[in-house]
Amino acid sequence: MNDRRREPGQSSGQNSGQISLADIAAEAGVSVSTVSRIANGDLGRASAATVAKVQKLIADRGYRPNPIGRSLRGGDSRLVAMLAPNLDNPAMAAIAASTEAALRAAGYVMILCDTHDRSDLQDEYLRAMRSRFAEGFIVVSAVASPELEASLERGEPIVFVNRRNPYGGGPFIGIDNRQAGADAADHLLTCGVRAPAVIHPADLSSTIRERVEGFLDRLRERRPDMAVRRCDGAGTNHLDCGHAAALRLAADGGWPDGILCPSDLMAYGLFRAAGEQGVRIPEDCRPVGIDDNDLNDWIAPWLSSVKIPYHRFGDAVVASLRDLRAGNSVGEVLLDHRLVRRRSGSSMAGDPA
Amino acid sequence: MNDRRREPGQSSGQNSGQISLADIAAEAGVSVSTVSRIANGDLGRASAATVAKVQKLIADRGYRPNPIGRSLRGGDSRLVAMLAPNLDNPAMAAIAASTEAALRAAGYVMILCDTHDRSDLQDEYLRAMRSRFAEGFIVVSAVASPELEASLERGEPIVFVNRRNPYGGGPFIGIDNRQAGADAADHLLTCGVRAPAVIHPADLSSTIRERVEGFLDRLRERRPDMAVRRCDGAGTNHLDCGHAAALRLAADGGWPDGILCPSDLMAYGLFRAAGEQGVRIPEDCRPVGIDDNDLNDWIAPWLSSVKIPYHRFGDAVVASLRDLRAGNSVGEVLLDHRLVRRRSGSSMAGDPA
DNA sequence: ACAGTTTAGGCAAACGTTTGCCATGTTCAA
DNA sequence: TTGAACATGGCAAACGTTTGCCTAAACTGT
Repeated sequence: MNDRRREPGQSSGQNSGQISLADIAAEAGVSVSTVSRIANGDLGRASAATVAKVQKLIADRGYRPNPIGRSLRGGDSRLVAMLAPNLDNPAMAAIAASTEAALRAAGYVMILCDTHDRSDLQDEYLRAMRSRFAEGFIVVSAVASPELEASLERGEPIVFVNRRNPYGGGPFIGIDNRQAGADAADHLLTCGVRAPAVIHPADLSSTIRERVEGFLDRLRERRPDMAVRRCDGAGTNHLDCGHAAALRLAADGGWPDGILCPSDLMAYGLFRAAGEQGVRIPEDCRPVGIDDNDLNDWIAPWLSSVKIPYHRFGDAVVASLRDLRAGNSVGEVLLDHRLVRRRSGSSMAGDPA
Repeated sequence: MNDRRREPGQSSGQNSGQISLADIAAEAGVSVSTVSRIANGDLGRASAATVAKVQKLIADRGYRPNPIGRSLRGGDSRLVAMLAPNLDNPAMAAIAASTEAALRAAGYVMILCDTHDRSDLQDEYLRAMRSRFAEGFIVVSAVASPELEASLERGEPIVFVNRRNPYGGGPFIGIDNRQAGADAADHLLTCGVRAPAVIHPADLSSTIRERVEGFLDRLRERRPDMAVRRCDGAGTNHLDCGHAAALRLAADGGWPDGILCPSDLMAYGLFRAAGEQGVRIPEDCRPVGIDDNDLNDWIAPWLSSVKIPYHRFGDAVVASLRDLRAGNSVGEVLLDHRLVRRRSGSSMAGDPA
């Protein structure tokens, strides 16, 4: 017997209690290779007796392959990194939760990184995750950054969510944002809105731009003579930004009777501004959001919003990632959205319908 | 020169583009050990010329130590696992976001695992993370589970957040829940509430129990003759549960004029129930929550709530984790809370104060 | 001049895994 | 009887890192 083998059971010090291949091998009196092969289901390389013995030992001792050793060897790490701009945003939390569940079901572990929408942090995480052998990246609301460009050039598997690849191409999970904007426009017209408006952040992401354009185009198409006011707002987040934009809009021509908020958070910002000025929502000013956070059903009965099925994003992301790693060319996946109408006034007298 | 050395620049195949110690060593014409030592700041072991040459190469080629190799060696992995019950809960998202930022600042990477409050998933993640050499665990709202018990017995570094260690002891980050409940009681009394009530989930966690007890004790202490109604509600989440409990309460004696909702989500559930029944919040029924989600400032001006400083949890967690790993005994950290009063009625006419 | 010390740096083992290749021993067909 | 084919399983390299120990050469003090 090889005298360098450890005694069974007493494992290697700092590795607190984990059973290794060597432990099993020593106890079974076979080599590490044999155990490795059996553990990986290659049963043809050992006698039935050996296979049975080793399998029993694996089960008894609760051996589980160490993913670190595996990754180092160059195999798979079962690690996927998700880069999200901001966990505080309920929409991001919903995407993260659904993706985590889908990845787990597929046998992966998700590492979540909060990039705060900063390209330097995005770069730092891309580097850190690459050297941890992440098998894939899920980038939510990507921003352009040198490391992202480098990753794309190397052909690393990256799935873009919510915002398209700033360098073009690549798999994308999202919705038809132009159509969502158009649906919002239809909704406002149906509600009899005469003087609609739209607010948006000062620096437009592609996502927001598409929503706004879809909205404006549809209005122009259906009501060529209708004037649509447009206003942007400063602020690091959509809440502040919606608030600021609404105040500017009000100061600069009064409140519109209907308004597109291209994200629910902006609608929340507008809601606060309206409260500050005694404007009733939705009676005086009817907002329509895009996102439809789950919380709306509970505490924002005044907000109609285009529901984005964030809870279904996870499966789509994992499917794209799998295709990508299999070498198939993967395109865009646009999931269905639909407008959710809510009609309760601020009076809080719930609409029983 | 050692003929097994790789040529500089052409790295090892599947390891897509990562620079390794061997690459730097080959290019510098020194051994891997020397580069490793210099990279780790051990400058006394090489001549000034060598140090300079290697350092320049490290900077030029952008070498970054591979954490996988490092962990395998038994060193530190810089990986910390956070197990959270439910990312959809804004409070959890806030904890996750702040912890992530604090860990990042301390040079760690956080792996986020969503346990859905299930002990089997909690166990699965504990196992998976242990074998990935996670250096520590942050368990938010822990539930009892075999693997958790095993981890505690092995003395692994675990910090409990929001809910105490079900097996007792251990570092804990949270607030003084009894005091928070008492503060909520004081608030309702100050507002002139005559017939208060409290709702809570059917199965009480320690956290919720303490809040409810603190509330009831304080009411008993200040108004020994006041009857306080109490009602629980079913539901997998606090939204449903608050909704169900409020409806039961209303059916079983009418709406109270003040009510403790031991989490903001329960208050949201109550709000919806009130809307369905035409009850005005807070005029007819004044709720007080605990959590004070950030969104309250924007869309729940009717909810006074005890603010839990989730945004400061991250630093406390990281400090505890560090102490724990340093071998110091670490106790509870109770952060300050304070009640945030909001007075706007459902009329939405904002309170300018 | 010689022993002792310092300086500079290489060797090799170890962490846990996977896998190509080699080495036995057995069976089978011509 | 002699190959060939097959069954069984071990050896060793490789992944990237860290570190205890070793070896030279150069330098120091006497």
